[in-house]
Amino acid sequence: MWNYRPMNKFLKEFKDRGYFYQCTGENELSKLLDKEKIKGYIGFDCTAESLHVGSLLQIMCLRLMQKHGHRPIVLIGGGTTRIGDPSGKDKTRKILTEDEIEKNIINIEKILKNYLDNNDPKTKPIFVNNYSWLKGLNYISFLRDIGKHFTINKMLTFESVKTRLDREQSLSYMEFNYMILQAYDFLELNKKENCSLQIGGSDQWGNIVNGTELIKRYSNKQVYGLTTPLITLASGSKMGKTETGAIWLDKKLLSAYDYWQFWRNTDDKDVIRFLKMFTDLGIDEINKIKNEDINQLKIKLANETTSMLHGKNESISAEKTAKQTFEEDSLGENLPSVEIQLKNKNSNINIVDLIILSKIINSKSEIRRLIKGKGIKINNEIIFDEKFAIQENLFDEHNYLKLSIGKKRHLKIKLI
RNA sequence: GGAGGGGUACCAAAGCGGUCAAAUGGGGCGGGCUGUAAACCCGUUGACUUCGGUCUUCGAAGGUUCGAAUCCUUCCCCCUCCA
Repeated sequence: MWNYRPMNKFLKEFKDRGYFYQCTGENELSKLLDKEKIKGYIGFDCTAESLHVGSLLQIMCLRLMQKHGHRPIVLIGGGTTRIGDPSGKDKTRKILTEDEIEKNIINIEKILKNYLDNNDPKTKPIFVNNYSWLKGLNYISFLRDIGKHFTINKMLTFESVKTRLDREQSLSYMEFNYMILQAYDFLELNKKENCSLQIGGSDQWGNIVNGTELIKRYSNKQVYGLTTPLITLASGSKMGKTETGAIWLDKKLLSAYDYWQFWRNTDDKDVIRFLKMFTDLGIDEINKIKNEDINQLKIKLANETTSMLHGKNESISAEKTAKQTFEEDSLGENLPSVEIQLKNKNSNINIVDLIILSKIINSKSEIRRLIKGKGIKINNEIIFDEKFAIQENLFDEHNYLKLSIGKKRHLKIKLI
């Protein structure tokens, strides 16, 4: 098989960085991208108040579009959120109130804007909310115009449907319709914005194909779909959730230092892959440095990802704090801090109560267990006694005390 | 609609009248080794505790019993086979 024309640059980089999983009509898409600057969209759910690293790959895709002169459309699923995605089987997800949804949307848009370039009018992101067209849908005309293009026969063959039916798990009519609504979103964006590409996670493949086919039938226009792989860590687990909680892309929910730490703790086997996926470093550059000291590369990964989200200064200070904390055993200046209040300075409080008061752990048994296992340190000294009394002199001149839980979690406790 | 099987801690899965806060595995957490890695090893994994114990948990509610995750009744939910 001869490749007569080189692959489009955007597509090539998309693949080189590991974003590529599947594509409809790859050659045609490549040609189209060579020929003109297009608009492509990615949908974001707004059930949560914010985005976490699980969405970072999609965000990187939007950035890559911009880098190559294409214009990203961010679709916020305000309409679908109102229905409540039923895919979480056992627990009926609570239906969010209008206010909550509005708040979520505003916050999620803010995060996305932070990642995208808003200056170049040619590639400036377009934000849309599918509620704006879904809310007014007329059932009868929707069935006639859109529904007629879908056959149940075909819909039943989709993986998402098939697995549910095979397992005889109930699949509600609402959920069954979800794919039609998403296909309709694509059609709407194609009509309104001439959007000709949808990108999504590999689990969206069926929905995306439905969209391209609907547009083909409805408007007789060729559009494309592109999916990204599901990112798993070398350990096999899904990316995004850690012991301490979700890795939010949000200053309010996760400090720059903790974000930095998340990346610093990347598995060796994931470092190069993540450098390609989640940083702006060129592929050539990454290939050049890939045999350098692994820990330096992890620091680089942490710096790049953190400055992209929190800014250069925050990243530098996170690195410095990490250095102070892990290499010098000192009190890193930007270590997350918790303020506690005591009635008077000599309240004769013990270690367990101090930690409870700081709300870092809310089970005394767990704290006792940690102490038994040598997992609690104050100012780098292991605490052996759960009745260890907190003396005033443990706090430094700024009223700070360093509390360590395990090897990785270090915090400042400030007495106020 | 008929006939069975089952709901146990974060998950999977044992237990089937007392020795059960509940085996085992996975996951999590802590420690060791290291490089803030992986692998491996050890410990731990309901809450509170004056460390003696106390309290709450085995789908839900009642009941039998000195005593129930285990037996009975009703209810809810899942699964398998047949129609």
